[in-house]
Amino acid sequence: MDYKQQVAQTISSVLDGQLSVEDVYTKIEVPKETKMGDYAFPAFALAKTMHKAPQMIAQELVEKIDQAGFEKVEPAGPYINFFLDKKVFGSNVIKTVLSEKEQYGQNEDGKGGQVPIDMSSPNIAKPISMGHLRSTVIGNSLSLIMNKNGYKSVKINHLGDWGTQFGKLITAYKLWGSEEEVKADPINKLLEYYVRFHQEDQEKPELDDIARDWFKKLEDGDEEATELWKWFRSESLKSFKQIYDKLGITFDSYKGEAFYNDKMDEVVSMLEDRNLLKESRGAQVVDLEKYNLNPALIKKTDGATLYITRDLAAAIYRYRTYDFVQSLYVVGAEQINHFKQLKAVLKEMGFDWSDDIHHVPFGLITLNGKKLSTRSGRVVLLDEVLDDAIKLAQTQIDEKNPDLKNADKVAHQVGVGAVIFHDLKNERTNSFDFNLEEVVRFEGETGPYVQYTRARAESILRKAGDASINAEDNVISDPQAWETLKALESFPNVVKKAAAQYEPSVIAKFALHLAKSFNKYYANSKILADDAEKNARLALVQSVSVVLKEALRLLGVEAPEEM
RNA sequence: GGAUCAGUAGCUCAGCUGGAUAGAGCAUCCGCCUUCUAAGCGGACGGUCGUGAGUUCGAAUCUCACCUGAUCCA
Repeated sequence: MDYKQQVAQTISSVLDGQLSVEDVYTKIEVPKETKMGDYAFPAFALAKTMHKAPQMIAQELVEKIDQAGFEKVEPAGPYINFFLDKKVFGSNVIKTVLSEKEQYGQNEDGKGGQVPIDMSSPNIAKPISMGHLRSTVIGNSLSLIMNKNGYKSVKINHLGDWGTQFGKLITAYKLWGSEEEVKADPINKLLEYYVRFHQEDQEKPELDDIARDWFKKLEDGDEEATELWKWFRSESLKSFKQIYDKLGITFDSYKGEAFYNDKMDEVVSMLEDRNLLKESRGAQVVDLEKYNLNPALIKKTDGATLYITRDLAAAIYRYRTYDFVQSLYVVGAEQINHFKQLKAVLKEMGFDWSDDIHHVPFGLITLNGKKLSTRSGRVVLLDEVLDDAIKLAQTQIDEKNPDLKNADKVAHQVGVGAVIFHDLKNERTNSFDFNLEEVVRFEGETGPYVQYTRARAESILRKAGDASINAEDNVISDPQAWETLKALESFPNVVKKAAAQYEPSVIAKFALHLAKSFNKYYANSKILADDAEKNARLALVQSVSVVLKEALRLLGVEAPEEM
């Protein structure tokens, strides 16, 4: 039931056709305070055509309005405030939530269309830092949100598994490495070799020549080079997977950069066929002046292809493979230009589906205001942050709920939940300076706050025993419950908004709002009191629990039953 | 130099397509566990919404200029 629509119709019907229902609908707003009603129509818009003061218009319209179906409709200065019938509204929401359960909020807007999501994409032989967390966690949440909207997501981990650095890595490994070392601690050892290479090549530039040779061999399919490359890749992947397990995130594809090695020639010839390549300073470029962009560099002077060529191949491959309705790239905001170029080149190639490609940028994580960089030693390892958070959750449990069953599991859920939620609660494009204390905070607007709220709701339901809760005709007269009921009702729209904006934070904000309103209710009302409305209150508690759990799920955060 | 994004309370951020006295969390101070988990609830303190113009009945929100910061640019 769309209550806003009901309000719009009511107003429009007394306007003698001055504004259509749609026009009214767009003007209706939600007052800041509950006491000003649930919806409000500002009469300013009519002041000009009616040649009257908006206050008077509001007054007059209210007199004409049929108040049936509303608790009340009243003028307030230049506004007409609508108060919904709380009993009907509340009873409807609870009934809907309890009958649909975790399906509540599901819609079929996506009609089953496939949506590949390029996400996480760490570099082989390098540790996963906090920077990768963003892409991983935002991508994962978007995938869940898209599915909730009827799309079919495909999570693609576009690994950084190709490039000249592998020549260096092989060189370094052969000089200083050992199989045992790598097996024991793949990422750290491989990183160590790589760093050492860069230190030593300052003194011995001949190392660069060796590295170049090795990369050439790798490109030519040399057996030893290929074996080493495969091995580095699989060892790295193993340790990446440990982190993904911790986060509870899986992928549908691990096709990385290397996968497109044999698919770039086709791209170049497609560009040639369409006469898009131009010579510029010895390189082959696609001119993008009409898009107000710098030219896209396809081939360098030495014939080597570039990043964008590979991404073109990947975009085309994904279109052919998935016939996508949207193709998302969860990649940092610093690559905005790159993706503009990518889309523009595809457009020039005549692919109208380039409009369905969306770069979903996110802000930078900095450390003391500076960009993270492995070389300068400014790294924040994701694995360590997660472990710190889990440890802290453990001590909190020891302190606050020492008898808790499955304490280890809960500590994991809470710790990891805090880190994920922290990353998702603000608008994607905001940058933030890393601060461990803040990331693993459990009080205030945090993941654990939402989890705790739901755990308390579950606790009440347990205490209520197995008295089965009736989903029908639940009238709650307690005004304290109103905010919570309204929040529950808004969830389906929140799910749509999150998908339309590619914004997990919309869900996170909703979860906080629902939790906050419920905590207020919880603090002021005795839910288990034995009276006529007990079933209704329990039904509300159960609805809150269902929706909070579902909201957390959409963020990729687990919801412990107890904590 | 060009492009993009950002500038709201001490700190971190909300503020929907412009609308009713600018909202949260953290921090600080003060209350509330013989009622269902105090990881909670309530209260106090705290802001010339970067600056200056413009559009409008009405601007934190839209336009322009400037200042500051970040990022990108064979």
